Order: sequence, then structure tokens, then C-alpha cells
Amino acid sequence: MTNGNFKKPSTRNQKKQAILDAAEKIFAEYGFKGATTQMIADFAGIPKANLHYYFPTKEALYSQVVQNIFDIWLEAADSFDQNMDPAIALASYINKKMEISRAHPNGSKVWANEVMHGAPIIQDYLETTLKEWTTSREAVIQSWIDEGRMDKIDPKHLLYMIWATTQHYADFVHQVQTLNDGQPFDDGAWQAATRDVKKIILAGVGLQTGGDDGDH
Amino acid sequence: MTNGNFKKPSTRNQKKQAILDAAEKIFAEYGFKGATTQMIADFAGIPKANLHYYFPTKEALYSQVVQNIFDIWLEAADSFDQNMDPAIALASYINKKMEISRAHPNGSKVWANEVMHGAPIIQDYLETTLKEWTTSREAVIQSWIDEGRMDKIDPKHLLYMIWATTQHYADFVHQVQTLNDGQPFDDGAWQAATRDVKKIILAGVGLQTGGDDGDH
DNA sequence: GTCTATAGAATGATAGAC
DNA sequence: GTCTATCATTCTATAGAC
Repeated sequence: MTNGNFKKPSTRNQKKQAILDAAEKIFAEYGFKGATTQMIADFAGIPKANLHYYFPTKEALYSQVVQNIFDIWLEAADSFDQNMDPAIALASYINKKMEISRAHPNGSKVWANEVMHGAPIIQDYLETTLKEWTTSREAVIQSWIDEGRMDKIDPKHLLYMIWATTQHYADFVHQVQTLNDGQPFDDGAWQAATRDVKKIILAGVGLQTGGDDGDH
Repeated sequence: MTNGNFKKPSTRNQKKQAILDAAEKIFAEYGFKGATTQMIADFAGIPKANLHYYFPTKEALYSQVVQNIFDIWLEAADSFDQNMDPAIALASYINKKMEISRAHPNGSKVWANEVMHGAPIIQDYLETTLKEWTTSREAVIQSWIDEGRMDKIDPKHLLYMIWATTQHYADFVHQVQTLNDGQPFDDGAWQAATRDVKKIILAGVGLQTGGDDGDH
């Protein structure tokens, strides 16, 4: 009896993760209201009542999914530093953002949905964590401009262009695929997209792309 | 009695338009499932049953909203022609897309929502009208590249970048506003955004922006 | 054409047995 | 911890009076 809590130490977290994975996919495809806890439970392979045992409400589950996505964004957020070469820093950031769009398209969609609907759940994150990160990166870009290392533009619009363009390949993957004769991007298509995005943005701010594109 | 159908000749269309305007706003804010016909009817100032008199089902109303948005997109679609100067043509297209993002943010959001969820309603439009338009514009851009008038990139990625970036200011307006200290963009901010977007993209493909930016 | 009242279906959440 | 049965609510759509 007393050792019952020593068995299957990670079962609880494994099950929660399975539910979160299912929820990310279902929320991305159907939206918060369009997704039902029944769909998520079915996709996770558990009864609906069991889902409610791990996540008491639909909103608590959704909130966790959105926060997980936000953490993934932030992992790519430390790509550039004031002391780095701007071309390498921006290229590395674009590389990481494109990789995330390919690896986590559903997370990107849930985030986009949340923001488009006025960010009812993650407004605090926008105002604190994202605001602080954005402000600090704008300062880095501005310092590069002040030092004459890149063209003069408002840093915020450069950041928005990078976010919008890289996330387009996740959020609008259905449209991109339809225009690609119904075929999903293969390795070569992803590499070509990443190359062209980096080329246009770097050349756009006066940074010529050489052989070193900040790959990691 | 017999002249009853001569009175208020446009009342029906005016009422349908009021419902469509309300529907665009509510669908943009809450998504297809999140929006209720009751909310739309309230916002349009009519009883719910009256809404169902003009639009028999929620889906029929939504479909009309999406098609209206698509028509707006296409109005900006004839901005560039093979015989035009590429810098002027692309600048004009970006100008128009930015104006639409400012004038019709809700339409852009409904479109984004629809595509993100797999385009269940407008898949036919993607495969026919959008595919044909995109193919023809890719050919125009490719001809400019072949003539050495701009840098070599895959035209589709240039188009996606223009779409993604211009629509970001509509779809993510809540995030943009939060990062703008909670203030919506004023005239100057919109002009600055449009200027920087054009600057980066045109310079990015080797087209220097002069005084003539294709404004209309 | 308009509107009240309601039917009919779907869904989030829980009680309670195991 | 797990799962069946079910409650309570919400929403689309319509019947039928005016």
C-alpha cells in the first residue's frame, strides 16, 4: 500500500503529455470552441472523463498548450546579441524560426488563433515577457543601425516581418501546400524557402549574405 | 397590395449587408464555432430568427463573409503587370495590401482562420482562382528576374513574404498594439510601417526605392 | 417580413461505481 | 486512478402567431 506512489513514477507526466500533444493538434485544427474534449480524448486514446481528471477544465488544458508554444518561441529568442555580427545573428534567428514552423506548425497555429481572438488567455505574457524581449531586441538592432552596420529602419517592423514570414509557412501551410500542387514541402523546398527568406530580409536591411549564414 | 414590392427596393440588400458586417466582426473575434448567431443578430440589431430568414444557416452566412474577403484580396491583385517597372509594381501592391489590412482587419482575420483550419469552406477558391492568379504573377516576377531587372529568388517566396507581412498588421493587430504600448497605430505609424515594409522587400530583391513608390 | 417560444442536438463537466 | 452514465447548459434552427 505505502509503496504505491513509487510505481510508474512518470506515468502521470507521460499521460499529461499525450493529452497535451493531442490537444495541440485538435485546438490548431478546430479552434478553442470548435475543438471538443471528446475529440481530444479520442485522439489521445483515453476516455473523456479521464482527460478531465488530469485537466479539470477545457480552458486549463488550452492554457497549458498556449504556454508550451510560447516557451518554444522563446527558445529561438536568444539568437542574437549585441556583440554578434548582425548578418549572422539575423540569419540564425530566421533559421531557428523556420525550423520551428516546420517542427511545430500546430503550436504556431494555436498561438495565431489566440492572438487573433484578442489573446484572452495569454494577454499577460504579451504585456510582460514578449514586451520585454521585443524591447531588448529592438535596442540591439537599433545599436547596429547607429553603428552604421545595417540600413536605417524601425527595428520593430523588421521583427514583425521575420515573425510574419517564418510563421506563414506554419499558419498557412494548407494554402502553401495547395499552391504547391497539393504537395507538402520536402527538404529541398524548406531549404529553398529558408534561403530566400534570409536573402530578401538580409539584403533588405543592407546585409549581404555570404557563405556563412549563421547555421547551427 | 400589388405595389408592395416597389417599396424600399434596397431594404433587403441593406439588411443583408448589415448582417454581413456584423458577422465579419463576430466571426473574426470568436471564430466560426465561437461566434453565435445570437451575437451576430444582437450586433446587427435584429432578432435572431430574422437573421435566419436572410441567411438560412450559420454556415451560409460565414461562407458569404469569406467570399467577400476573397473579392477584396483580388481587387489588389492586378497591381502589377509584366510591362510595368518591377519596383513600381511591387510598391503599389504592398501599398494596397497595407491599406486593406488597415481598412479590413476583420476580413483578413476571418480568412486567416479559414485557411488555418484547412479551408473547409473555400478550398475550391484556393485551388482555382488563387492558384491561377498566383501562377500568373509568379510568371511576371520570373520574367523580371530573367531580364536581369531584379535579383534571383523563387517568386513564390516573395509573394508569401508580401502576404504574410502585410496581413500581419491585420491578423496580429492585437499583438502589434500591445507592443505599441497598448495604442493602435495612428496615421504616422501606418505610413512608417508601409515605408519600412516596402524598403526591406524592394531592397531585398535588388530594387532600390526612389521617390516614386507606386503610390496611387 | 418579423418575432416569440421552443424543439432538438451537442457539449462541458461530474457523480459515483470499480 | 479509471470509466460509465448522466446532468445542466448552450446553441442552431424552426414552427407558427402576427
